[in-house]
Amino acid sequence: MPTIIQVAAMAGVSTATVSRVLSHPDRVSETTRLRVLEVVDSLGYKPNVAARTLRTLRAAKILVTVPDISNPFFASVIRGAEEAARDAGYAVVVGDTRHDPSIEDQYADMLSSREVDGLVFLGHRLPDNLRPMISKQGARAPVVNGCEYSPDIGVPSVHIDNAAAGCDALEHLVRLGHRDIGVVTGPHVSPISRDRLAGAIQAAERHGLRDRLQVRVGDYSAQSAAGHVSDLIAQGVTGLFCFSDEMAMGAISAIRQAGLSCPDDISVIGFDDLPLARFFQPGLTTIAQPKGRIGHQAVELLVNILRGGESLVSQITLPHELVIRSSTRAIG
Amino acid sequence: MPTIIQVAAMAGVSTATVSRVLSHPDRVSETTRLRVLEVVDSLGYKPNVAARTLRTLRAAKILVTVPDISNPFFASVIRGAEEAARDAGYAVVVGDTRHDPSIEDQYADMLSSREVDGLVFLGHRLPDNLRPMISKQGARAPVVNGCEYSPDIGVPSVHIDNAAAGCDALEHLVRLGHRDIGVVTGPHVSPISRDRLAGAIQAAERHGLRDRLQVRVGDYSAQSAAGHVSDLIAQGVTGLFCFSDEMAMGAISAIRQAGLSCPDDISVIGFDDLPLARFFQPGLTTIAQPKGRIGHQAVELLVNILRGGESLVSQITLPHELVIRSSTRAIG
DNA sequence: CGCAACAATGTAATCCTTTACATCCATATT
DNA sequence: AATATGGATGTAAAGGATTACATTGTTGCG
Repeated sequence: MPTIIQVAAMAGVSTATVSRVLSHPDRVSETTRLRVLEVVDSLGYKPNVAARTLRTLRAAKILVTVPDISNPFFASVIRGAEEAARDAGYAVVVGDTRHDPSIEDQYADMLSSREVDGLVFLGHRLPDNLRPMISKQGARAPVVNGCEYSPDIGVPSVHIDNAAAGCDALEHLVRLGHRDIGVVTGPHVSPISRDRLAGAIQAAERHGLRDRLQVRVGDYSAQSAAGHVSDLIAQGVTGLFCFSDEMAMGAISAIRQAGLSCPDDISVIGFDDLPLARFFQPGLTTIAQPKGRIGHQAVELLVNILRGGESLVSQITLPHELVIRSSTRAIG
Repeated sequence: MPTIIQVAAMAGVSTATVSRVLSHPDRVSETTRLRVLEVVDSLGYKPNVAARTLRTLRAAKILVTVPDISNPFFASVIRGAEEAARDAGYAVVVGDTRHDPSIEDQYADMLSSREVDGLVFLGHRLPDNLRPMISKQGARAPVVNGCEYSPDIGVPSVHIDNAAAGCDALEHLVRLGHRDIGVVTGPHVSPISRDRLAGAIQAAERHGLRDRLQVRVGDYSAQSAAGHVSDLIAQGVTGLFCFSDEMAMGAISAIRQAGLSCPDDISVIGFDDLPLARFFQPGLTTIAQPKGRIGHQAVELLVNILRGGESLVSQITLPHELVIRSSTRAIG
């Protein structure tokens, strides 16, 4: 592997000039620039990134951690993040934490060891070993939270208004005439799940349906929702609001297995608007999140911090949208 | 940020000793080890990875590129890769190339610049700028191909026997009595698509159905398959083999929109066995690929190369499996 | 014609860690 | 008691790029 020294020797210039040709072309005369570039090409020289990082204190890499990479929702967020990162000259390191705090910590260490310049974490838990950094550097710490958001951890974040979204979903079911409504939430530790539930409860109260609301706890997986279905059917539920499309699909599958039909017997509304939601049968009514934009903006926020930007915008709320397809229908 | 020098000074030892405490604890006396570790803790010292990489020529990072990260199939492969990487002491950098050769090249450069130690690429195209490296280093080049596989590019790879799988799928439809069978392939440039098609055609020939086989080209996306459905219906097809579950779902959705039913009128078989396949309605009959294992083994192969292992196993074929659910049915 | 100003390039320090080699000291061996 | 052995630690040289500062050479102006 050629080094800058060999390039310099072969081009008959100093290493400084070679470096300048590559990073500040305008500070070098055209003739030498061309000559150097020719040597660079012929040798196939590529600067050693470790050496550069060591010298410049910049790894040009951003870490994005997700609790579950096989969740299509996160895949879309990552894609947005990756795009924004590439535009800003950063590569993305993806960490799949599998909801495991020790793996989260492991990845967070990459920040402390300067393997990456910043972190976007898509989950609700701020890794413990980042606490000191956050409390020391405050909003200038290169850490951004995506999707979820916890006001208490003091980290900028990008998300939708989950309470409003929860409210919208429930309102939609009520508007269709449903009175006995079931809700399958995410885990209680998830702030966005709590927000959605709060929104849903508030809407239910507004219509005097608080007492008839059947709330069950899921974990965003299809299985977890399917498991609650027979119980909810027994309770006479006609409308069901699941906090993820996967759970909605699981629930619909279970409804069918119970010999009932969605939407004829039970209307189901999901959350996220996964790419497959429209191809599911029945087409899934759902709350669409701007997945790509969430990732995109989270990275932009982070890059801003890394550039020492003063912005200090700490919370970005993006719009959600109720997408009505055929898994919900007026009662009767 | 503390450096090793400060730790050394504060612990009253040389930097060499600190380094040894962290990387070769057994070569240091217990008393000094404890003393150093105490200082490391109190200062929150984390070795600078760039400096270490520069010195050791090891980035401890593996690059995995995918043509489309929002494809759940790849997400599962990545997860397997990530797991194997972490076990071997590597982090995974994920690159989403969006089928764009220039982005592929961009990521491949990370190998040349030693930002990463190795590359697993999940696609069929070997980035151009890797050619020289491959032809120079041959099988010792730290590059592995996952899922797809091109015998000509001379890179070790991990995949299933796609021809056999294509054959299995078609045999299944024939066994159910279907005679007019449609196939929606992937792009022609994709070797795995060609293999599956070859397998399917071979099976059709065996049953004297070659001429009745209706072949259409898709791009693995739901939309692309949906677009072919009305035409295939017009051709009187009763069985449809799609080269991805997403296409199968798109096709089923289109079949329904055309007023027909799957599986009553048309049986559909997919490929991949995505996590959602069993929750789809009807439950998707499909060829299951060992997604996680593919990623896992690809990384293991790569790590083996990185460790200078002599293995030189160049092609690993993993087993696939026909999973029968309810989207296929005997003709009737 | 002489000097200021500036453009182009070179010199060498620096980023932080790892590790080959040197040194020291204590224990074991004869 | 003298020496060999080996364990613990220190010294200092990489590793490859960037960049402040120094130097050289040109151009322009009075």
